[in-house]
Amino acid sequence: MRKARPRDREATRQALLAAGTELFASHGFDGAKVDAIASHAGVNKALISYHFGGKKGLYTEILHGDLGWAITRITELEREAVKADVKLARFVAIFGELHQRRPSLSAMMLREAMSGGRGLDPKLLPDLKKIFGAVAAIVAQGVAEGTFRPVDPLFTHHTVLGSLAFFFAARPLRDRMIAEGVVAVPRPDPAAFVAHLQHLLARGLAKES
Amino acid sequence: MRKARPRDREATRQALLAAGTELFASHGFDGAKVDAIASHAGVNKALISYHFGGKKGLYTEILHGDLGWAITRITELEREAVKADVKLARFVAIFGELHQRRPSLSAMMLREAMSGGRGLDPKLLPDLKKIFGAVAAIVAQGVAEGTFRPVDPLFTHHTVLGSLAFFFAARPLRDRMIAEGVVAVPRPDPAAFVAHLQHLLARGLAKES
DNA sequence: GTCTATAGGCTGATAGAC
DNA sequence: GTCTATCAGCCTATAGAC
Repeated sequence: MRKARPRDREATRQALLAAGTELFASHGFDGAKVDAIASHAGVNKALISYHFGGKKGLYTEILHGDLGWAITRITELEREAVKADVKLARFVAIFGELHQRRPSLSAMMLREAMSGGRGLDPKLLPDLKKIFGAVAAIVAQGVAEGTFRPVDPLFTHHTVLGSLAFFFAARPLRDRMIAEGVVAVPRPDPAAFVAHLQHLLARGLAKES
Repeated sequence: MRKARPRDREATRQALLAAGTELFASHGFDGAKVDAIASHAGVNKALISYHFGGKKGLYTEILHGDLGWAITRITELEREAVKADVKLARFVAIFGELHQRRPSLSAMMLREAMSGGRGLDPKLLPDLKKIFGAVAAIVAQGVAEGTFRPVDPLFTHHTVLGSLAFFFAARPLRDRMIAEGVVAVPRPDPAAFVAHLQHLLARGLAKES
């Protein structure tokens, strides 16, 4: 816990963003209490209002910031002139990387999906559309160039994002069940899962020969 | 809303279970308020304590009841003497059916997975183990009999359950985005998604020829 | 069995000192 | 910038009437 010296505006903000990300992911918006976020960040709870205008402001700022990185990478990917199967593998890798940088984002986004995006800043809807659009474009390209069989873009989107989000979001329960010996497997390597999904998609979507 | 006639213990319980299932799924445990659950069920909120011993009791009862059906079906499936690819397709179909009967169960289970199962009755952990064990057994059988290439059971479990849970749990946001014209696709058919996933897995896991 | 009324605890936000 | 002290509102649970 940081000491209460009156210094360093940015360090306080970052500590609150980090604590908020973790607690919103594991407890949900209502389940994460401001007292817990503040003490987890090692700062006073009044600073949440001071820096972010309240609990909801902190929540929105976290989501807003984290999605930007993914959108940028996906936009770059869309412009590259490579086959659809390569693009889809890269797409999977980007989300794997994203969750390595922001391990709790999957859970926060899943919670939003389940609640119909009730807590979502309206400005974030276009971002979600962009992510689906990217998958749809890759699928369309693959079908057109003969790389993929004619699969449904929405279903493919759900398969890809669902597998990734579930793998990363379910980590708390998975770790617990492994630690308690409920399932006898080693803790899985995220990079290996990304490779697994890439392989599965490459073979599963390939045009029938 | 039901009228307040002093009758029918079972109808009250069912109304509360249904309302609780829906609101816990969309708002989470902390986000679902007992006032909202009661008025959604058309009964007085005091009846939650009377019938289930409180909010948490209602929550546990819902999870406890809904998982039983799936476990029964999966146990039956495990005993059948069919090839692994057929078993896996049946497994996917069972969960598709489950979510048709209990559309909100995916979301509730996903929320539990994200929070490390903090709100889970300890008696439910063996049920989750059984679900993973079923996938692992099917994969092992497939690899042994040469139906599948040597894939990781845990990864396969995450791909299958993640895709299914995401498709069903993300319905609120998906429906909203479709209704608002953010994405221009028709509302997807659950049965078609199940078929999509079955096909993807059959091709994606098949032994290299 | 169900309702009304209320108690008691917790939560998020802020005024004001430093 | 940060902290302490405090408040008003909301939430769950329950006692007691019907």
